[in-house]
Amino acid sequence: MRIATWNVNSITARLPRLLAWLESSGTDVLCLQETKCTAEQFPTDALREAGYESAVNATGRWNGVALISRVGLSDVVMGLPEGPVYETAQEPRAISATCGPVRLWSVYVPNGREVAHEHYAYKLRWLEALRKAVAADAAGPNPFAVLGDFNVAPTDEDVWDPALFEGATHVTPAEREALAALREEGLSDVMPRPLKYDRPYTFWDYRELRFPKNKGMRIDLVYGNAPFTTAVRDSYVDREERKGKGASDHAPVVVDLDL
DNA sequence: ATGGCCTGATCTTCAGGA
Repeated sequence: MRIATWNVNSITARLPRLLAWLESSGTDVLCLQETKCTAEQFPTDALREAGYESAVNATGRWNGVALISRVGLSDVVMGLPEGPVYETAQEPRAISATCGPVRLWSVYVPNGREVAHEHYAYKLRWLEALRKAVAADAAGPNPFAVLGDFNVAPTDEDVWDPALFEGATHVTPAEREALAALREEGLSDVMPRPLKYDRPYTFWDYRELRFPKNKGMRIDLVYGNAPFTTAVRDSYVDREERKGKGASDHAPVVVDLDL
């Protein structure tokens, strides 16, 4: 089976490209982030016509995650259990479900904005809540993975110019330690192949010709447990989807599994 | 070829993205 994760930066704006990509890629299960819509606005009908069931956690213009599947979608859990509140509410940043043989989470980790910002402390609390929430499944006997926009570059190799990010979010030791804590629960970083150049970046800012210059970051990650990673046959970043008019600023990360 | 921000709402200006 083929699964993928993709921060679409508005599913409404991306719908034509999303439908075309689902068909051309033959993806069975897709984890979506930044849907930027209400649950009512989510294109459930268009996706059903394309053969996919949807599970959606979305509340409006910011954030929003979903799982869509054509191989089954059951036992949906909305949100992050014991997840921290930002300002007044739990934001829609997590959803999990069982899709055929695998249990999957789609997550959109808070950005953090700046290290001194309250959003950064919230980001670290959020990642700790994620660790606790996935620990049992991560150590369990069934294929399990957390996929999404983690908003953390795991190493300096995952940033085109680490010097430029000195003192910035996405690269701090505390954020990287939060990822390490996830791995210590039994999850591994499934490293995708780049389709061009030497690093498998997944995000390139819209500004300053970052994509043509390949000034990117690898922040969209697949963290799988051992039963999951042993089934991985291939993984790659579909940078073709970052090209042209109407692209998201993130490319899909695809994982092929012998499951 | 991959091209100089994009998105949705508070809507002609802004927050948020990272």
